[in-house]
Amino acid sequence: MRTLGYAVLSLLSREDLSGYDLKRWMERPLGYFWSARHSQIYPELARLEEEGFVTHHVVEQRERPDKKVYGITASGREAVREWVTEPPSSQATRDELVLKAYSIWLADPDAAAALFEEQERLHEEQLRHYEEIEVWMQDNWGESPERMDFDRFASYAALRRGIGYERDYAEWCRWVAAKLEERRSV
Amino acid sequence: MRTLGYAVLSLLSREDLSGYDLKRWMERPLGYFWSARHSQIYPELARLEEEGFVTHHVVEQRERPDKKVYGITASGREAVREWVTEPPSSQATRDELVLKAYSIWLADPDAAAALFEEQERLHEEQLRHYEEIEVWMQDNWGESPERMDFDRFASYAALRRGIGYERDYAEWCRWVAAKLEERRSV
DNA sequence: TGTACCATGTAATTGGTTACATGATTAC
DNA sequence: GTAATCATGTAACCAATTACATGGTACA
Repeated sequence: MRTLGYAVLSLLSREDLSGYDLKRWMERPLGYFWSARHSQIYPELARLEEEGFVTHHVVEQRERPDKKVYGITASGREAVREWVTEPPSSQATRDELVLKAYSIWLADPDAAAALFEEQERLHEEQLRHYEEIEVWMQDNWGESPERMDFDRFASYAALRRGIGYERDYAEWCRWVAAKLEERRSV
Repeated sequence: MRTLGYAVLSLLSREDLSGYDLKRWMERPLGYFWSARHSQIYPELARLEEEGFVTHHVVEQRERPDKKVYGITASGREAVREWVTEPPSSQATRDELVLKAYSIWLADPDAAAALFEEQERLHEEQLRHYEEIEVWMQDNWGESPERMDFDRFASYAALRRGIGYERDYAEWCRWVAAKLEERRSV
């Protein structure tokens, strides 16, 4: 099974959704760690239905196009449950900015410092966005993760990874920019 | 141009290499942030040569197969130089373990904790490996990054990202595992 | 005798992005 | 009017992995 299939099943374990709804989840917030375009989602839903992991029924709407609402089957639920505690298939890391850092000696140091300052700003921005979500979760779901509902804890755990990632990434950008500045005077 | 092309040009800016040499660099250490298999590298070299960014000459070897050694051209050097300070093309984040974290409420908490403990171990291991390289660099290239040769600083900067990433990832795994344990008693 | 390494390629398949395609409603 | 959102699909293309293919040398 494709990881995208599990991403879809994971969302459908929480609630029934249309292809369009899934598309929006795959932009945000799920897209923060697993993204997909609608052109990938619609065929994936068809395949999952063929495999018996989801079913759909058409919901007719006034003043809006009709939609297909998908629900997970018992077999689908069993499939995600098995997948979720298995070790992830090791994925090759590909980070273009780190590749640029590795090649930065080819560049003009001022232009290089500017690049890392700008990237720092972008990661700080994303960090602040995640932190706002964290505050919202704490206000609405309670301060302590140990006592949150289990599905909410899961959402919070994923968010925590985003916070750590962006914080550390921004710090690295800041460090690279600072060292590039220092090198000019040494 | 493909990012893989720039990865190859970046390596060839440092020294002349054969396709096989490039393959090994793309396993480690470059593979820590940009990996490729030999089946991608050989066609890429052909394309880069067609585009005039690299040239090759055949080196005949006794007791070993002959090899094609590639060198970067002036036009290739100009191409990397331009690429290196441009902002990276935004890449969709895809982290299967975070997706599993988001879905962890579906699982048995003990099996879930075991998954995150094991992943913590793996990231700690990778961290220790990076830290050994860091010690080697400091011993051989000097303690202060500001005074390293510029190409060595670039290598060190990329390594620093690896260290930060693994340290933070391991910490997150530890946090998830701990919270899962705590939830059992609450 | 078998495994690992050197050395270079192609073919098939999968996963993902971009582009093509259509059409209604709502808000500015 | 026109842009945004709702709603669902297909086609073309690109990037990357896996598998297919060959053959010599070194070493245990």
